[in-house]
Amino acid sequence: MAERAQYEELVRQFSAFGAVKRELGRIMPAECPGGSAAVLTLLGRHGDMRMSKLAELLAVDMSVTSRHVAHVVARGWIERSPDPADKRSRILRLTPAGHAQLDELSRRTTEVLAERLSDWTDEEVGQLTDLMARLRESFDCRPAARAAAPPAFERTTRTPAST
Amino acid sequence: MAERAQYEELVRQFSAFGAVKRELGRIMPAECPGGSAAVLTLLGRHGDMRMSKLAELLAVDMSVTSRHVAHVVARGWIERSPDPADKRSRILRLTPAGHAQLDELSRRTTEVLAERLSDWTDEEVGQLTDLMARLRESFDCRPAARAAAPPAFERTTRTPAST
DNA sequence: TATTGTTATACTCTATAACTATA
DNA sequence: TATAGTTATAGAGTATAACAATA
Repeated sequence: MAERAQYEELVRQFSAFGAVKRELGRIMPAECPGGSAAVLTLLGRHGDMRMSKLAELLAVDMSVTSRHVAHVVARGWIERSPDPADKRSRILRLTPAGHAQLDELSRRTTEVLAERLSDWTDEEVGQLTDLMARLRESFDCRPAARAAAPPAFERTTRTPAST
Repeated sequence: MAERAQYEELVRQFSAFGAVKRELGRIMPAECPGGSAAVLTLLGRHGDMRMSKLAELLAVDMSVTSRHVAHVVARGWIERSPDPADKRSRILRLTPAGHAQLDELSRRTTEVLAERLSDWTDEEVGQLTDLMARLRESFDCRPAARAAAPPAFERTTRTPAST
């Protein structure tokens, strides 16, 4: 249990973190803003999935997910096939062009990070990664998709039905 | 020097971090969005300053700073006085109402963090804070405002003059 | 009646460019 | 001519609400 001053300092770092993300965003391909990059990354990492699953992984509302996906589909990086098991759903899958784009994203971010973090040790990079992952879990933004033990209460990834 | 997979994982955490910030933002007072909170926090921490200085600390363009400041001034939380030394400049200062608002912000964020991070040790909170601060420095989003050694080249906090 | 996904609308944050008033 | 700050405009991200199609 930390003290108030410590929390305030942490919040200050949260607030200022946007600058890092923007800096990283500047080197991304023009047609591929952050939202699209996140979609490609998660599909590459977790394989084909439905919209609802992607929304959960992105930790944003499904309406937002729908927009990002539409943008990515329009550029031919993923395809939406109907789900034979449930005609309301659509399965998302990376196309070859999507894989290529994903490689390019990875190449660029790796290049930038290798340069900017050249004086960081492996262990420090790992520490930051772990702490940020744990932070997300502590905030319960997403149940961390742990295989076992489904969450006691459903996390909402969409606007609740109003009726 | 880390490896590609490590960097990719780190970038994934960067991308997902937005969810934490949004979660924290939800408990803020309605009239005080993130931009306003940042302005108040920096003024409280560093004391009275000019627009350009604030823009540097926020690590955003001065046009953005101007908007945030206007919002905060409109709510009576800070005042803009002319700078006697340079009539182009304006000095920003927290009003009593601004101090009160700042206290409220601090109270709320501390409360939320104390709850969410209840199983974090002091040391872990400090580690995350330090690593995020170092990350910012490594990205050179801002020269970290270290007293000595002014940066060799001026960091731009505004749109360059087009002429 | 409930769920999956889409679209319309609105709000926040940001950057670029043009403009003003001073230096 | 250069700098401090403002404003207008545009783009990205997000949430809420209403809607269509299917369970």
